[in-house]
Amino acid sequence: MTVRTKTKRERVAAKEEAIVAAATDAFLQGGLRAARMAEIAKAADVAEGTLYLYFRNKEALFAAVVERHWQGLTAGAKKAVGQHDEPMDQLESLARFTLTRILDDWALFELTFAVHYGSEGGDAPDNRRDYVKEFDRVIERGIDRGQFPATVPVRNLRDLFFGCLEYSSRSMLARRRSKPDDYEATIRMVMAAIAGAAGARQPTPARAAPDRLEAAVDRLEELLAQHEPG
Amino acid sequence: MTVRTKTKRERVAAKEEAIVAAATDAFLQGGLRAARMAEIAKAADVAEGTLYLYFRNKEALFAAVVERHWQGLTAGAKKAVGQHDEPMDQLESLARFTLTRILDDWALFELTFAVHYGSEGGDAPDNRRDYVKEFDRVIERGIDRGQFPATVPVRNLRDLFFGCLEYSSRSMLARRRSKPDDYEATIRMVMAAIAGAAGARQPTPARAAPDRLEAAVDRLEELLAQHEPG
DNA sequence: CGAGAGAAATGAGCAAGCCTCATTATTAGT
DNA sequence: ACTAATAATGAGGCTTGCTCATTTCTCTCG
Repeated sequence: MTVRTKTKRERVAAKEEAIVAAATDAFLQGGLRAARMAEIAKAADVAEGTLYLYFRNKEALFAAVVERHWQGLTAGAKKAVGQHDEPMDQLESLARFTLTRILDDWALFELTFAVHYGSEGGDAPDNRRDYVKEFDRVIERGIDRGQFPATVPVRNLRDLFFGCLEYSSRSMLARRRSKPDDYEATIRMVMAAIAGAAGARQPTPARAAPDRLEAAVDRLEELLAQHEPG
Repeated sequence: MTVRTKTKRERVAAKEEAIVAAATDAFLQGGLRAARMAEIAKAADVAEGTLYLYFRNKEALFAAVVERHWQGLTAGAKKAVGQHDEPMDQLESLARFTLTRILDDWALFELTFAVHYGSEGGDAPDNRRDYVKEFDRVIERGIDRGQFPATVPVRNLRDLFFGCLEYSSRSMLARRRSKPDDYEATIRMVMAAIAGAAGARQPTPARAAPDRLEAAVDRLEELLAQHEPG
């Protein structure tokens, strides 16, 4: 045929998309374990064997589902940050976006934690990396503008930010009531914590004797770590 | 026989313990999916069918492993808190204990996230509940002593505390370097954030070394206790 | 002490499900 | 239209969680 609606690559991409979409539905109901490859194949309208032309195994398909979800999240985060100019406004926007999306798609978010198992390869995907990078960008911009001290501990701030948001989501979903109040309280607390910690300066330890003790403890802990597994 | 070394209940409990211990080893290598019931049975020196007399299925055995781990953690947390009198000291001790244990037994801690899947029953176990309750107790005591305002948002503080600690552990393990510095920086940030958000006074510095020593001694005593009976 | 009932443990076999691969269908270039 | 290359199929193999008929152990009572 001289006239074709789609190229081969497009058709392949569309089929891959159909498979991932069907797999997403399947994994959302019961997780990695309960999902059946046969049902995914049927939902995607392909043979079971075809799944293995696109993904090495069930784990790889699962990883693709999660990765796709995080790509969407990252795009949304970029957009949320881009809607503001002031770094603190950008952070609040990012916080609201993060909290909202985790609460809305909790089941999908939770799948993230199940990715690692079974991937016998040594590579660690870490889908969150690109997402949290948005936070770093905002902070760096704040430093450039002189609004944060250059010594601000970005990594620790980032852990505080996302850790608090993720954990708060979990406990908000655990108790199913009073969402709006909790939501605002969480945002307020995260923003206050960031503001406080970003402006605070690091205290200098400056002690001699404790250092010696700590060195000794280091040795002990090292020994413990060695003897613990056996 | 008139003389018996153990009662029936004790023997049953011992066997259950052996099964859980063997299962822990198995699940630590490859997670829920890769562990084989046959190997667990062999390691526990029982027949495969016997496993199902003690646990309904693989998921239930897995849940038991995780629950046992959290019971140990909770006991340790109680002890860490009990070593101090001032609420802020108690919190720092709890923070150090939490961070240390998560970093040490990350693989075991990570299994927590895989519990939910496959448990078709509607009950949510939430092994962390008792653990985080220790935090609440400290805060409540601080309120009673008049060191925190009675309006302090306990739940949000708790989310901040544990969320930051857990997330920090994850990222500290993701990049494998510079543990001691990160460790202290994380503790400092968590305590500062809590102090700021709770409206309390900053903890007196230079307590870091004693706390670390005590945490190390705790670990030593725990290991000794474990190795003594077996 | 011995018998026997009840409890506990066993492991061969079944069923379910992931994955392979020989076979069939489709596509694209000449 | 022919053909080589590529894509798709699905029946079957193989692993593995789990069951249950059978065996082994334990404890009580005559």
